[in-house]
Amino acid sequence: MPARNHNKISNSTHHQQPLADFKVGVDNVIFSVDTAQNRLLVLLVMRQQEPFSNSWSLPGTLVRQGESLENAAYRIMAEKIKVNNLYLEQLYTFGGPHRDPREQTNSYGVRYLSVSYFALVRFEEAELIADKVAGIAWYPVKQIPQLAFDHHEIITYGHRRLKNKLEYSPVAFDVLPETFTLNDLYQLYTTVLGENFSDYSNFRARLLKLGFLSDTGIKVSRGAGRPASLYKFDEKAFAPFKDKPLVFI
Amino acid sequence: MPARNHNKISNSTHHQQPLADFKVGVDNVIFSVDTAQNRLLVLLVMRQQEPFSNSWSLPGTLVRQGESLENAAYRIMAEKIKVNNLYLEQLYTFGGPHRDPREQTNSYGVRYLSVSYFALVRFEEAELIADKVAGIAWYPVKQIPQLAFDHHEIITYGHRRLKNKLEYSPVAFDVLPETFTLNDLYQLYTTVLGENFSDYSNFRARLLKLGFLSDTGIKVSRGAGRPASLYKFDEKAFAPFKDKPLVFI
DNA sequence: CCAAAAGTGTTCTCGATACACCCATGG
DNA sequence: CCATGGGTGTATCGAGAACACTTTTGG
Repeated sequence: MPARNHNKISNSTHHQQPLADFKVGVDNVIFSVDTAQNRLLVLLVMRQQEPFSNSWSLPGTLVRQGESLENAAYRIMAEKIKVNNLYLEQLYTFGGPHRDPREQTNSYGVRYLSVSYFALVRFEEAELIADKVAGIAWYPVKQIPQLAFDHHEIITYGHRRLKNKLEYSPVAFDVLPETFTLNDLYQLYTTVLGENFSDYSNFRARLLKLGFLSDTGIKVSRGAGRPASLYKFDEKAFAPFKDKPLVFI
Repeated sequence: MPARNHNKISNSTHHQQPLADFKVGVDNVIFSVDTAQNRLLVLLVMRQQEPFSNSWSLPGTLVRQGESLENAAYRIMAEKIKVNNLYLEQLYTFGGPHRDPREQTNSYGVRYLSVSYFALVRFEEAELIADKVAGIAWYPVKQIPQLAFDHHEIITYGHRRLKNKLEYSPVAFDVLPETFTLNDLYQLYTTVLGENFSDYSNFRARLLKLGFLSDTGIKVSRGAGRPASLYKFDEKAFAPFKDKPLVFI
């Protein structure tokens, strides 16, 4: 979406075109990680209305009077899913004309603009809210079906952002249980970033050296093998790293 | 285009608030670097209308019928400034209710939302378009006056983005002359990132090793001292670095 | 000749990578 | 006792920081 070297900018000092009227939609790219199956998932809903009725799409809504963009994004979450922890941030705004088929029917009418948000939730605790008619499901990012509008593009954009966030900020801890093993953390990273982002023992060493993971001393056994220590994310110890780039990976 | 898919499950349960109607504004944070004086500059314009008449503000406009967000951003550029090269990308969308005083006068009326764009232009070639009444000027980022709306916040956000862009991508070359000395490049970096981001000789060594700067062989003298080589940015040689993070700094 | 700017080289440290190896548990 | 997963240690390589040094110009 960046534009490089646009050499010609057409000057338009001619008389004023009328302003466009907008409805503003918010669409959420909601990710979760199924660590058991090592899959990165996106939440999709089945549209019940035109346009694109019976297509899968991102959960979205139109912004209401008195409602902020962010609140609209939270409202979507609340309507689709029950979670205790989540990470949410704005992604990008898509707003060219004629991207919504509804605009063509009444060509001088209202425009539709979409502000997309990106969210990360904990898969194990996320409870989908299925009403009687509407379909709602987690889809592996590798197997996204045809989507309404340009939602595929939005997911691609969101996925890129998720990878960056994971590498540069401690979002992972917003989405892990209070205590977790280093392997849980490692699985999360490999699932999102791909198999070959780092060796486990190096990952482990790097993170422990940083000093914001505290060992609770509690051990958990998962089948065979040596029991693993449960760790906690220590917010205070992390403080010095805030705003500093490149903490992870 | 995006989707206002309101799947309203909530339709039956909650009573539906009316949707908000929006005008959509685009505001540009336009940066340039005055290498002669080592200053990072932002373009500001004096507002001629209410609200915030006679306040400095970011150059902006309202989106017209049939116009894309990006085109609106380019139109602002064209109205305020003449340049041959620029870098432009979307920044963030600010859209809380009541961020624009116009909303309060007619409280159930239209909302104002701002999609901000971030631009970088070449200071030496940028020609400001001053119409008879409107004030327009470059301000050093260190000396921004009181601004209309939440424009100060937008600039802060844009400045952060600019720093990241410089570090991780070759925006600098969009804004340097076709050929430039390594010192020109270095000055640009120090001005934006701060004095202590790197030693000159290390900066130089790192960049040359990457191999996408080609020496034209031409030398330029600037007063006393050994003449400097003019370099070119070699787009083809840069290709392998595309999408790879962390190329610079 | 000398100051100033451009450009080169050297040393040191630290982090990333790739492993090999030890430890504790369940079956 | 051995397979399995958890955890520790070590050798190597290269990138980055600091800084001394050389080269080429103008005055």
